Amino acid sequence: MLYAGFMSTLLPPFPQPQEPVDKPQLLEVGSGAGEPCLRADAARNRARLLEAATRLIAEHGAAGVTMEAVAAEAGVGKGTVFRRFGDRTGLLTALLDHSARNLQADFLGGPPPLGPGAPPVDRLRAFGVAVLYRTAEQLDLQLAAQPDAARRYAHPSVRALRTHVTVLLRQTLPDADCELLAQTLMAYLDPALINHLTRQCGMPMERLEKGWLDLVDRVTRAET
Amino acid sequence: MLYAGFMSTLLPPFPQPQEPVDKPQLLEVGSGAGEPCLRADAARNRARLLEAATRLIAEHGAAGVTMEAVAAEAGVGKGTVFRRFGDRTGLLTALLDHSARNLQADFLGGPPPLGPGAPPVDRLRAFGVAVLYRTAEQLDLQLAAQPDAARRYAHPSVRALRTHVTVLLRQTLPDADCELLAQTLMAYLDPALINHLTRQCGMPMERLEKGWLDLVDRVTRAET
DNA sequence: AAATTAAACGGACCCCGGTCCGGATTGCCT
DNA sequence: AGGCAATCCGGACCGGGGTCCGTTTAATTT
Repeated sequence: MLYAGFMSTLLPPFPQPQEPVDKPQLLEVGSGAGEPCLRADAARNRARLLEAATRLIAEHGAAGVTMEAVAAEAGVGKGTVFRRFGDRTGLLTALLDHSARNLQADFLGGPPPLGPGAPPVDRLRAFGVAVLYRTAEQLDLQLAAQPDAARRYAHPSVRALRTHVTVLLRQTLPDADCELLAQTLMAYLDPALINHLTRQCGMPMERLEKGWLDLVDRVTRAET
Repeated sequence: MLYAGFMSTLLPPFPQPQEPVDKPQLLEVGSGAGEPCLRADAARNRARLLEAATRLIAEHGAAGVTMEAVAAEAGVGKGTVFRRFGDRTGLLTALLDHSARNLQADFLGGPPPLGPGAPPVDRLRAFGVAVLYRTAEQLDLQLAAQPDAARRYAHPSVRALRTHVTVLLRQTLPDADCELLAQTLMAYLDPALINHLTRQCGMPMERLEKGWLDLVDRVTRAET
């Protein structure tokens, strides 16, 4: 129910993929022309599939989202699911796309401290906290949507967040290897880690939050 | 060929699991009694399976290590593979166990700066570098052996390394949340990240190494 | 040595992710 | 309207991970 009911509104303005898959094109937001626009039946089926997946998650959890089940629930063939979303990860990612775009909009153009206007370090702090809680909310889905080891760090949505962190870092530490530091910071926000710490180790979110602020402090601290 | 030829020597003194799987019991090394000791046929088959897997990796890469293929190559039934190693991850982990034990022996009892005797921060630096290069050597296997998102951070071998980092950190930063900091440091050494940075981004190992040293500096730096 | 029991074996079986391709639709163009 | 090409659909098909259970075999006991 966390993700329920947002699909119904986003079909018309929610075209997407072309060749094999529809990648969540974070970053190029305002576009308006670059996208191929699906055929009518394809768009209809896409919407049905997302709704079906949402329903299945609500009923049986993320584990119940089997490609066949989604296809059946949506009343389409299995091949259609794969044509549209590429693979299971793609489908699950599409389910998260809505919230991902919101987050991105917030830190790209929203009010400070998350958005522009605040000092970079403050934005960094706010960013981490925002991601932390967003992830905790959708933990099961985020976990299930995680690609295999070889693609995890190359995944577009992760790259988008990391790029933002890199930019903020560079404004604070112009001489450091901000790409590596950004990877480190992002690693702290890995859904799998958050899952481990909260559910398997029983840490409260407040501790994770403090941990993030402390980490940002340490990483951005001037040399002694 | 990286991992070839070490199994032949470790069958007799390489007992292991009991119930469903054989977990790599890092940490409790000297034991000598705690282990159930396999039945003769089971031990023989275990050895055969590890050899078979090694052979398959050499020929077809880690992707070629299919449970059925290993079973066939070893001349046993598929069920036997699962009984012995639990799942694919377990089998692949067993293949890495040898090197994991070596590393652990080195930082628990080897010469400084990796082993005891050097200042904690120096040990930390050496530890990261050692893990970095060990991982790079076995990258394909390490990648393939990575468990799914829900178990990645709970995996015994990862825990063992992390515990060590936690201890070293605590000696340096008695008042910090060393568990979280250890997670952060370990995340930098994630095989999937190393794979991404070296193969997908084309970074040289020297840069990763510098990055580790820098990270340790920042994390362990006194407050300003 | 025979009997007993716990453990190991093996392969048939199930499920699911992913592929493929002949056939049906859609959107465009005349 | 009618025709055409591009796109999409759907379900049969494949391969691999993981499970199950009747059978076999190793260790132990008498």
